[in-house]
Amino acid sequence: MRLSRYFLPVLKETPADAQIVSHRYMLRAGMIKQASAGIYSWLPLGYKVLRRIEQIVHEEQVRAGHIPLLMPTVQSADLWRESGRYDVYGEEMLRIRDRHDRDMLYGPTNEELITDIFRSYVSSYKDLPLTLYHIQWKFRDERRPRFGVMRGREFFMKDGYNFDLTKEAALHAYNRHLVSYLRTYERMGLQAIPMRADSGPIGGDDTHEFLVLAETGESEVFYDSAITDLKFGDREIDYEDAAQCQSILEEFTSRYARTDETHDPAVFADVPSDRQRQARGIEVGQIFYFGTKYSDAMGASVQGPDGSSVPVHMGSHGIGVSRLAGAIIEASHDENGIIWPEGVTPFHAGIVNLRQGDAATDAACAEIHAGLIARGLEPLYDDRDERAGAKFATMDLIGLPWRVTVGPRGLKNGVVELTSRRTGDSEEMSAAAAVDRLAQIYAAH
RNA sequence: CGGGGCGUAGCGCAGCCUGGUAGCGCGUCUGUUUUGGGUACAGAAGGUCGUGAGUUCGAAUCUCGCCGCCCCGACCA
Repeated sequence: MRLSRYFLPVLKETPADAQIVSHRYMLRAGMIKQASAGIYSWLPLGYKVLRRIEQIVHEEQVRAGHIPLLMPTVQSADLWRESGRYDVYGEEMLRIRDRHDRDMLYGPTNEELITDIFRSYVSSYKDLPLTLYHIQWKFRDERRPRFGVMRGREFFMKDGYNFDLTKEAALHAYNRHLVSYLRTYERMGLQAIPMRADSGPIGGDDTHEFLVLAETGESEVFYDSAITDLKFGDREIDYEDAAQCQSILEEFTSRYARTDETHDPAVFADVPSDRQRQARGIEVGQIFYFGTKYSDAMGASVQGPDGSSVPVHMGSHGIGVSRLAGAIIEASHDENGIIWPEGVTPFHAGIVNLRQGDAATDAACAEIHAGLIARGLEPLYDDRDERAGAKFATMDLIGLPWRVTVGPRGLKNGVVELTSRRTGDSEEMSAAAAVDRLAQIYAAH
């Protein structure tokens, strides 16, 4: 993509309404525009990031054997009356009336719809286990939206629901989700720590929240620093293997890690004092096992092998996709702008032409641009007639992890510069070598 | 929902107290400048001062209503 043909409305000055760094950078980098309180348009750059995050979530869910579908944003109130939540949910639910005076709502969550789908079509234990999920916009009419996309009213979220015959099978689904989430966050360059959480109104004993450590996080967290040494890495997982999933859960949850809701100072005191950490975190996901709580209430049951009707064991599992865009920035930025992890970067590399209009640099940039595209990468070529400083500043702000700098001085020696946004380290090499190097780097992601 | 604050050019702001029909910086546009980390000079465009009513000879400025937005708190992916 040539920057001169792209739509990238970067701002030089910081909008006054933005308080936290991710919000400021998302606005300044032209990723989002606020439409109204807690509701945002995703401009081209932000939309690309959102799609990359969504794609990683999809890939890891499918890898874990979970099945995608798509439920609507606007739902009929009838199902919610059946579950009893229409009256209970309160003002956070956006209620709408259609032209026929039917009560509708913009879904804040999808238990009712998914349960209706399940009970309509599934009646045999032979159809279990089943985990269905979707990634869809939700609306919760927050009293006070803030922090940009981190606490919007409209937000994009993956929510999944497992249906199992037994508690053991449902706990395997729980573990499977935990493992898949660990993989998901790592691919986005994040360390998200599973922490024992409060189940709140959903109920059930088993629930973990995944928190990304960040100074601006809304939750206070307490943990054993040893947990931050754990890496999921590229280990092979058989998601059907209950014992393997269980052992990974134990590996990642045996150290002390809790939010202020479940923090127990007495237990925390057993952590060696030099490893006790108190920090802040951003919640980017949560998994629940809640047994037959909802299946009992909503009549979601199957026939077991002996012909009897058995309520299914369920759990629900969420990842805040739009929130992650902000959380990643909170966890990865510097004073000049965003630093995208390779896994979610909107463009794989920036190409900076230091002398637009110079035949040699124009040709070299075009060669690198075409070379990267041929390798399946998406470069952003800054071909504007601008000063070098302005080009570098834009690249730093939008945070592409790699930059190829092309200028007549380097070209005299046959080299361009490949620079890491994260470290600032530059290396001189031929244009062809830069293309090869970038292809290698991204082959690993 | 309780408390506080704001709304003036695309963005950031001044002007309001002490009414006299708008100004600064950045950005944008046109030239010149050919530039290795936000260059310089010259010129230009761009505003029903959130909105409605009231007071007044006259309202961005004073009064009231409404709308919108932000911050702190309590609640949530």
